[in-house]
Amino acid sequence: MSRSPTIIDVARRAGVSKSVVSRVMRGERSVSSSSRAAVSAAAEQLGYRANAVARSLVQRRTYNVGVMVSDLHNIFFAEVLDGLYAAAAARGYRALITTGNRDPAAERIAVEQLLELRADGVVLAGARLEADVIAGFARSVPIALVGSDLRLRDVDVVVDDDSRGATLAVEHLVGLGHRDIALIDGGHGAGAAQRRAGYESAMRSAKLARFARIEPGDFTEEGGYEGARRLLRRGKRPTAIFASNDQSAVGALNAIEEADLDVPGDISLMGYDNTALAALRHISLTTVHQPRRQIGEMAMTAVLRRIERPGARAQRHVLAPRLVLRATTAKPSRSVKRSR
Amino acid sequence: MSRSPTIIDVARRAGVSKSVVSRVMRGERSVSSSSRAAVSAAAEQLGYRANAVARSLVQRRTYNVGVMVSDLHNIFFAEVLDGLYAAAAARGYRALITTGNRDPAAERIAVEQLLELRADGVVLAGARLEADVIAGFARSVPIALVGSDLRLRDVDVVVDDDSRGATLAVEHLVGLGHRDIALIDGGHGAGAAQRRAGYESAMRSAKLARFARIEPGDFTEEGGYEGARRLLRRGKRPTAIFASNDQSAVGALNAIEEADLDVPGDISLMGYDNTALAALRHISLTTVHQPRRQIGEMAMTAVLRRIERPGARAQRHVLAPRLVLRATTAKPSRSVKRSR
DNA sequence: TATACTGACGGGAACGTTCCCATTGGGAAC
DNA sequence: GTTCCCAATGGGAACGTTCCCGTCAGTATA
Repeated sequence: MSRSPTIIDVARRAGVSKSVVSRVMRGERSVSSSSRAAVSAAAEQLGYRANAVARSLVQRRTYNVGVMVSDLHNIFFAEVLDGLYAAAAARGYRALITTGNRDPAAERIAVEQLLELRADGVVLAGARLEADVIAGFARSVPIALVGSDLRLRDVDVVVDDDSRGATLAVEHLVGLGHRDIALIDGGHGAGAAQRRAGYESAMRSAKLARFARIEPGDFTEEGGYEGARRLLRRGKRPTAIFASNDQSAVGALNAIEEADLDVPGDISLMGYDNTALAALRHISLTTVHQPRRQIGEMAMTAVLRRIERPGARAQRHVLAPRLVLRATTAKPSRSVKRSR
Repeated sequence: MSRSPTIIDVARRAGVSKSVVSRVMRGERSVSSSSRAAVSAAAEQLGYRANAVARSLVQRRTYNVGVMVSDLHNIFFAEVLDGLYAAAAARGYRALITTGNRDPAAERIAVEQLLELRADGVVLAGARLEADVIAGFARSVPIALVGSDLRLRDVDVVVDDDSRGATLAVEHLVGLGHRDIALIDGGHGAGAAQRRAGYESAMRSAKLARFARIEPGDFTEEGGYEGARRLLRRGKRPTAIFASNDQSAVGALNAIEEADLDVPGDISLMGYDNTALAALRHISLTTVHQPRRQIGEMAMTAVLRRIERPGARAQRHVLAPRLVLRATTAKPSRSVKRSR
């Protein structure tokens, strides 16, 4: 654990100048093969490891891209991260992950730290940050947003068409014969507003505006559970619940089952995201798919593009969501129909 | 996006020397209040942000702790990360997360990069790295292991007593009357070997060694699914399956249900970790709890301790696991008993 | 033979901080 | 009034690289 060896130590040992060592380390040619061999041997013996801090200082770039994930408990982001990682590695960058635990203040600090570390770019995945805070960050570094469809100058955005996805969900339920369809909302979560808007407009289009009910939620299991409990307790029970994401749908499932009701017999239930959770046979949740890995890849690609072409304009990528039919939706039961 | 302001720009604007600016930024007293005000104002106006790269270079430390997580898809680690984060933040360090996607080669590269970034310490969560590779890393930086119980000089270890946990699981099943208890293994996963050993010795203690069956797995859902399918297809069907972690237990659940068998009616099923997955009412998996958050806190504390007291000896912390009874275990059914 | 070019190499400046040391001025103590 | 001390400040060195430029020997070209 003594002072770690520097390029100078290696140079001394190899009997060359620090310049030659630097060249060898960076894989430059225009180094004689004998020098190259001597340097490699010396580096190996000393256990030399390049100092990225010093390199970053002089190059004025780090080849790091910061990734702030709002919630590591939501497996939705795991696959987004896969995509982010893969795209970064393919272009010679590293992705460094931090999180703010769904707390805007903590998220802000996390991003601030990434900027102090001089990340060359930043991806915000599911950020709950205010638009002007993000705009502020965007003035010092290329930023890409995943999931939050904010229209900001100089900020790349990669989203699925959340409004369209919500419409698909409502249309599916309406097609089955449901009319009393409640939404468990996503609050300030990324994309929640769009999903809410899609739900509302789809309900209107189906002439079901008077049935529309929006129950507060926050994209967590706990939020879904509480939301569903309120829906079941209060007034006429809906025949279908559309939860703003899979995480909260699973919470709702818990509440429904706790109330001794059957899904989809008594209530149909839908989620959003098509996470691994939804695919579990035991849950088998009807949901809306978004291409998570691809979203991650596109976001990283967008940031890298603007890192390497500083003038380039930010872009907005909107991906098409897709309905995934599973076992939690069915025609409304007769008994409930009759009760109207 | 022009060159970001430095301490010198701020100094010039505030009409003081760079030393004073540095002092203000680091919150040193022994700066007159007028200078302090001038510097703060200038920094604010210029949008100055401290350059952690330059600071790290001169201080020869980064206040970064690298965290390499083997699998971000396994929510087990999400709560470990909560603990790691909290403990780091409380002591003025940042945690930077990377992953190797359960691939030893990728994990190695990920850690190597953390060392190039000159992380002051590294936490390996669920690492699948070879012991000598880890030992090599430990020669340049304090390392703590989460989940992998490797006895290495100068490496902190935080684990639950996996062998004991597995024993608890087997004893529970035996207590219910099971004898034909199969294990779905965790392969090279962290803690898998200990859980396997606990299973084997508990089976022996219960005089059930001849029933012991170890089916390969890898801590993933897919692995659990495949393992259970093989168990159900081949020979006498076990009356209980103990999966090495919740993730694979859920996969096994899928396979069992696909085979039109009832849990726990036809087969009892246990997991390990007590993740949020297991707690889902719809799954309600009997499992073994480990205090994830606390594990994360302890691991971070251990690394920080050795960062700040370079000579200190590494420690090994073993936490007690605890049985969590839920709905997937019951007495073996009569029909199966009779078939013996 | 003189000139130009090329490959290999070395040395110094720069990156943006922190840290150490020297300097200054004013007030307290005598 | 002198001495001493301390708070406040400034300047330079250092951290470990990369990058640029200059040098030098050897070879090709005229």
